[in-house]
Amino acid sequence: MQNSLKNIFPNFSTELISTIEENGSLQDFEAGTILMRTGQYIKNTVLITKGKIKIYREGEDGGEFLMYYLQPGQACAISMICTAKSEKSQIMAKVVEDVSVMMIPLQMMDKWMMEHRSWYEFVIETYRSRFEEVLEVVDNIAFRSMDERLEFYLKRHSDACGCTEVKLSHQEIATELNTSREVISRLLKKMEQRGLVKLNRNQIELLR
Amino acid sequence: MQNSLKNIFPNFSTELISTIEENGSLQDFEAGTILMRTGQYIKNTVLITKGKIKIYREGEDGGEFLMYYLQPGQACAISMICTAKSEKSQIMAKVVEDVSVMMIPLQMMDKWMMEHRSWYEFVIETYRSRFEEVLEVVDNIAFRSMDERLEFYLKRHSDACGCTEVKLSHQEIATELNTSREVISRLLKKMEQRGLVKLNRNQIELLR
DNA sequence: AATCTACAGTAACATTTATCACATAAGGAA
DNA sequence: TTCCTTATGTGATAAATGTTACTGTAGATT
Repeated sequence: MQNSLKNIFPNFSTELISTIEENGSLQDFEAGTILMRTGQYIKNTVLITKGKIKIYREGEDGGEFLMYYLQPGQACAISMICTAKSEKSQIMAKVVEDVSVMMIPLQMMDKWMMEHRSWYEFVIETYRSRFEEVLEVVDNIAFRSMDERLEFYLKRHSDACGCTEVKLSHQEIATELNTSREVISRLLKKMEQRGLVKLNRNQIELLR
Repeated sequence: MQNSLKNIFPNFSTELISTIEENGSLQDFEAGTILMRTGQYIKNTVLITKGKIKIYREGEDGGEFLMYYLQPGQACAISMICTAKSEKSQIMAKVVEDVSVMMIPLQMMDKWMMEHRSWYEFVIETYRSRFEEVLEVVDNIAFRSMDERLEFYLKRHSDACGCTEVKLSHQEIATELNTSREVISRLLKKMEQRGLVKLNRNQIELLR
């Protein structure tokens, strides 16, 4: 195939690519699918080859706090961390743009660490980058106020989708920041007055 | 030695223990020492054999937000994650109870992953448990209010020191929760009224 | 003892965020 | 069109947290 694993994971060795193709199973999921729920047992390591996934931390009261995005070429760190023990997932993963994912049985995860240097490096780098991302999340909620967090949220969304239009309702944004719709509406209005965004129904246009 | 590495890291193989003793250097640091600063380059993987360390995330304004404790038998995940690349530290580590740490050159980290199964498992388990701990931190600041966070803070402190007296000033607690001293004083007073603690100068006694 | 300093208590007020109530508007369905 | 549902705007108010200012007090220092 043209859009092959090798293009999406350029650092993987040729042998590793073959091994993945032999042992993994490529599956498609539509936007909206919950790929993994909090508390579920993890049976596969997940590599994203197409589309986008959002990773959430769920609160007891049903809150869905957005942690970060997963994109093609990346892997779910949680699904790697919960290795042989088949631990429970601490997070919820939702497809936000139709995805193709390579599902790799967990026992391969460990095996390949020893056999494929490029897999080892990928896993370590995945740990590192996800850990850093979570630390950035901590920064945001520990040190910043809601208006700054909202700006960060919008910027990240725009980076992820590669566009300047955010097609989300105020309610959806509020849920992902664990606040209320009114707060988001008001803060967005202030941002519009400052010339940072243009507000339309179900769409926020980023101006700078 | 009696209080040997083998006792502190019971899952390490005998060969691994010898290798660590050959390549690592055991160093002592007094309470109060900053073992690692945000932005510093990491040159060693750190194993704790005695004492206690607190890991903080630093804010731009000088805030010191407490993430978690490190205790004997544990390792600094950040110092493992920043492998060969010798990345900058994203955290600050402060000794809170005189420690002995085994400093292991970063290149060993990678090497041993291939050569020692018990090292590999220790590293993976370190990633997993630290990741989970950070996720719990996110929970706390994303979903809980300051009074609940304070109770959690006190409980964690008491777990870490194995005692029911918290010998910290209100100001120190406030700094680690990134709030102000007055807020902590108020909340502690309310907790005292609810019969949860007894307040003394420089000491908070946990009653339940 | 007199003084100093860090810590703690607390009132008053400001600010931020949450909640409630309701109005209006946009877009789809009938 | 008219009706209906969902999204948004906004005022009023409450609650939580942050800030300022001042008091008292315990313990150390002189």
